[in-house]
Amino acid sequence: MCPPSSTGAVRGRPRREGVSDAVVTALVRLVATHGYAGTNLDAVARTAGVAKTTLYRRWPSKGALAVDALATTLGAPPVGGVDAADDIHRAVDWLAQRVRDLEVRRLLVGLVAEAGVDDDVRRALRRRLRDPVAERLVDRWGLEPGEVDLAVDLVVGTLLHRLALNGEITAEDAERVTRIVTGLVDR
Amino acid sequence: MCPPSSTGAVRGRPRREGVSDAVVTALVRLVATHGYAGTNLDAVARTAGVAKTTLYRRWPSKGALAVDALATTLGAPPVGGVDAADDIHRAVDWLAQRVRDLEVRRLLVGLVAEAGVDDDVRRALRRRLRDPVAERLVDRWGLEPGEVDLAVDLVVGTLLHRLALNGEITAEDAERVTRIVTGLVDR
Amino acid sequence: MCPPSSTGAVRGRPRREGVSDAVVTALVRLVATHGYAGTNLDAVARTAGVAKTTLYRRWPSKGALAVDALATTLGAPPVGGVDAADDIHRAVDWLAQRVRDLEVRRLLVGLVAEAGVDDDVRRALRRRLRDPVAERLVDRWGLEPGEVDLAVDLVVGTLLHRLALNGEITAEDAERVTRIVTGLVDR
Amino acid sequence: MCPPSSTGAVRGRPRREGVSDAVVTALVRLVATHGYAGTNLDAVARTAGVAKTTLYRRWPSKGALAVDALATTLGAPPVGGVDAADDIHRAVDWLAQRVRDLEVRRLLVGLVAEAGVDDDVRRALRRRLRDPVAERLVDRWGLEPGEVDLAVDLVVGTLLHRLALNGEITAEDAERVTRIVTGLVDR
DNA sequence: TTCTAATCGAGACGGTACGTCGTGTCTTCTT
DNA sequence: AAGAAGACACGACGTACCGTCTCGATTAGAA
Repeated sequence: MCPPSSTGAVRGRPRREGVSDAVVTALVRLVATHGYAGTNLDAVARTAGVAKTTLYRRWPSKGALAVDALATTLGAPPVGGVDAADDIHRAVDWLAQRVRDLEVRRLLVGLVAEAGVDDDVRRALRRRLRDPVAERLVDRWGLEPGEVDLAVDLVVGTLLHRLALNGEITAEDAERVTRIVTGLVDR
Repeated sequence: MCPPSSTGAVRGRPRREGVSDAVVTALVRLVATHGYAGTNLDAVARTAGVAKTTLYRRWPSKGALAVDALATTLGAPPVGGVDAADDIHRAVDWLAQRVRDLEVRRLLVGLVAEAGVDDDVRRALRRRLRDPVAERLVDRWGLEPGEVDLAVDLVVGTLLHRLALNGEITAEDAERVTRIVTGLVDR
Repeated sequence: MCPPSSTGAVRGRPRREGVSDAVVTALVRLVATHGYAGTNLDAVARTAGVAKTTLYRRWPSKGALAVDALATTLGAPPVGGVDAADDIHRAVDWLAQRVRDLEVRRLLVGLVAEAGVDDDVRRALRRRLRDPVAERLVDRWGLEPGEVDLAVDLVVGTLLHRLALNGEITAEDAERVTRIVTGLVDR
Repeated sequence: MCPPSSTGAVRGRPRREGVSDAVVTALVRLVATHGYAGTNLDAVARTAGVAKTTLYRRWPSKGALAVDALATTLGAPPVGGVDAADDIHRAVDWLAQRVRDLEVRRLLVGLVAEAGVDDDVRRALRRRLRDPVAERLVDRWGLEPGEVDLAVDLVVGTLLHRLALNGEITAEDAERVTRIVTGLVDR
């Protein structure tokens, strides 16, 4: 979560502990309150009790920091389904649940938007969000990569778009999406 | 498409004709070139040969103007399917096709992002994009509104998210999504 | 005070009576409240219950209107001194008194400033303010024009500058200026 | 002349040297060319090779910057007269001379106008222009403060008003004003 | 009575400046 | 090195005001 120093060197003053956590926490809270675009890094630094310099030393941009924060807040997907269908079910449920958290929601919507503009954010988002889930399904259950990719996009995209246009998402919606995706991938 | 004057009566100097069209055209072109975030209203006004004040007189914000522009560029969904499945097929194909247009893509991605920040944009986007398609399927074929809503969000959301994360969308993707949605709605 | 129609013609709809008065009154009041620069013609028109078009049909610019308003508010200098010294005394007293009126003060300060930028205003101000007083002293008492001009500028300039820097002017100040000018012009 | 940083301590990046000078120089030149009202801060910043934000970080408004610029351009009044009359003579001559400089003239006229609107400008103008001259005459020659204040206003006000209404000022005018003021203050 | 011309209300329009905000970089001193 | 503090460049934002314009609707005297 906390990005390593650019040089692996142990020379010089070590990074103060807890700083990255404080920054991520501050950003998550501010984004939940004012939205992604409405959150500026000066405020994040001030809230975290840290100088802006420190912030830019650890992350290259607002987007990179936010991706990090999203990954932290989102947590890891569940593991240990008994078969592919079960795994998919768990993953979709977990995602639908997490997305109903305001913090996750605001971050995710803001970042997907940013991904449309900033290529770095797009790559980071893909690597940190889609790939972990997809790789697991491919490696463990031998599902076809193309299908899985589409399935993930279908889940995330649908839920997100629903949020963007409705501002809300119901348990029933999540259930439906689960069914669709299970049917799609699991033959 | 062109926003109406505040008063319905024809008092005062009438709005110059063609101005709204010129502005929308300019915005669409600039967004296609520089992206949504990279397009500023000064440039839009200059390109349209119009003063910035005029622009702000007709639309309250960049987002509202862009929603208008998107609706114009997107055009109307196809009509005249022989049954519900056919209608859905046509609608999804049309949407997938339109979304592959750079202009539509850039506008749509930018606006969905904006919808996460600006409630007015969210409402406008919903009213101008989802409702027309959904209403048709509900009114004409008697489909269940909740199902249709989800279906539309699934199509748009999936395609959009795919665009955001991949930067591309293939004909095969569109075909798959069509199949899923047809199966979903058409019992 | 009320400017005549551009053409002397009697054809067409006659100007509505009382309009110019209402406009001048509105401007004087607004300038007294918000200062010259802080007063905009839209507000003047609205306050006077008149369209901006009407206003610009009667006066060519904000400055011209304000000069008119100043002349109206200022009124005519006193006449009928028994000798030159008496005339001067009366004129200075009158001016000092009028300048202590907030309305006159704000207008005058604003207009002298405008005169530094706008040549039309400068000429108008000169013709409407200085020339009447000066001509009288020259024509009636045979004073030397150059001296009188300087004397008028000295009175107005001193009082105005004092106002500009102090925001106030005392009766004693006026008395002193009177003495200086009387001694200056009356040999 | 150059406004101090907000904190007295030397924390953070120090202000770039020469920036304030460059800005003042740019403003003086532009005001001399286009007048006070015709000079905009974008152009000042561009001419000085500086960002507009930097400019607003150092001065709170156009007026404050202009007061600074005026003080710099005006320079210090002459010192070292053999008696009060001599000092006054020198001061008036100096002022009349400086005022004939286009740069000083334009700035002064514009600022006195601004003083009528902006109280901060009024106070600054008073402190930076009148007080230095007045204090010297009071402290050194024991002249009565009230008299001196009026005398200064008389000189500046008369010359300025003359400029505003005539657009010019002659050597003879300056000589006359000198005589009046000398007689006024020097008993 | 019809024609003609000026006036009024309402508001759109072009142009220009304003002051503010946010990102990411840079510079200095301190730890 | 890392951190705190804050200056800086750049670029966009939305607003305000001036003076011009274009309408439809009046309102008179002239034909």
